[in-house]
Amino acid sequence: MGCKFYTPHFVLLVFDNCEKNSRLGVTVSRKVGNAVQRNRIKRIIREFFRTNRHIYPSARDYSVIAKRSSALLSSSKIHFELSSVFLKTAKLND
RNA sequence: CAAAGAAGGACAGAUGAUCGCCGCCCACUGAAGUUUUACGUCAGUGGGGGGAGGAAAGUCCGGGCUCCAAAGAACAGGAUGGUUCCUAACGGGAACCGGGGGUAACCCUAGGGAAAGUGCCACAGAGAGGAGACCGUCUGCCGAAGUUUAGCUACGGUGGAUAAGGGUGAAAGGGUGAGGUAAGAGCUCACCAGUUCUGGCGGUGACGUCGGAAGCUCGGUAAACCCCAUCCGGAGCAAGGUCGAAUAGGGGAAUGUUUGAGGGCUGUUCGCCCGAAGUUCCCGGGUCUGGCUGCUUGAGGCCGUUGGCAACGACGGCCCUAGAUGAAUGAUCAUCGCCCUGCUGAAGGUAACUCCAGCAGGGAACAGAACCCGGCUUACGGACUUCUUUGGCCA
RNA sequence: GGCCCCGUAGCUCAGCUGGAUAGAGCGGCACCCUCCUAAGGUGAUUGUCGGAGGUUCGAAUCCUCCCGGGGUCG
Repeated sequence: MGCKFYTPHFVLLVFDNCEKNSRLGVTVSRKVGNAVQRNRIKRIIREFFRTNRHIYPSARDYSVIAKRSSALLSSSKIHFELSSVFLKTAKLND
């Protein structure tokens, strides 16, 4: 079963899967903001997932849910928050 | 110089580096397939080229396109509402007319009919629609007082006349003046406003203007019902077409076989069409929110000439400019550019002030195509050009 | 993407069509009752009627445009 991790602006769900690679799911609901803000957050999360493959274990499914307050964050803050929580998942599963 | 008004077009930072996203085209490699020197499909690598907006938004209107039969009629329902024009069409736009606002430039205007009919006009007020006598004004009679005597003045009661004045109200049934009267009144007259009918002139027209006659005056509300004129068939790309995959031939109900069940997705009716034996509905089960297509060349854009006051049209040339679908344009850094504020320096001017250079700090919005167009509305950044009005200062 | 619906007191709703007092229940407040609480009784309070503009003498109500929330589709 999956584990749940919380940060001030995001929720991360982690599951094991039977694929070779990790997969990412992103949920940004309409409460977060308008379409421009939602697309921006999704792009930044995808870029973090792509550029930081070395810090988290593979063969898992990750699902990131953005909370309502995340629309005002800068991209560096999103990277900082996500890297801290992804490193936590790696430690926990070791 | 300040404040303000109008119109207009263009923009929505640029370049480079690194890492990335989505289609298209070309080349190479590999895989499986077939009717095997070939074809397309899939995967990978490399290269080339393209990749959101003025509002893409709200979904408020109008169209194209698709299906409903080939889209027909009547009623219902809905929308619009000065005139002429523009347009594929519009509830959009342009010009003009009438009304209202502003010192002005200019702005606003759902602006047909209240004399076809019905309804409503709370509270207040006497009376809210062919009305009305509360106070008041005038007057007849009775009572009784004063002065003085057939009279006059004031008071009370009762009956009548009266829409001048007060008062109520958003609104009280034309306004001003004169005559008239017991007091008054369109009762009469003059002027003004308005109504109905009508004539001349100007305008395509809304209407304007100059007259005549009648009758004395007719309230408001139609974004109340309604009447009149014009327009509207319904649904929407989750339309529609096509290729599969999967599941099942299940249970229940209704109705019917030529005098025809049922269907053709709008509210009703008519009409029309399909339909020669099964059809329809409900329950249950299953499967991919399946692939392809529709899907981007269109009432397209730019430039020039030309008609028109303008909206817009005509002609000629050039160009092809996103097609995603759990939904593509991003992140970081550097440099330059733009705007604002402050300081310093220089120039011009009598002055208010303008302009240039440098430094520091800050700012750069609203917002993401989803079949495609034309509008409207809303959100929003700072610039630019032209014209105009008012006020101040200097000469 | 298309099509619909709803915003009224702290909460749930009526009033809107047909215009002139903004109301009902629950809640909260004060008082009474009780030794105290609950229950019960009495009283007062609570509203930019989602926002703006318009029509009208007058708008929660009629018209237009926005804002917010919700539903539905093969």
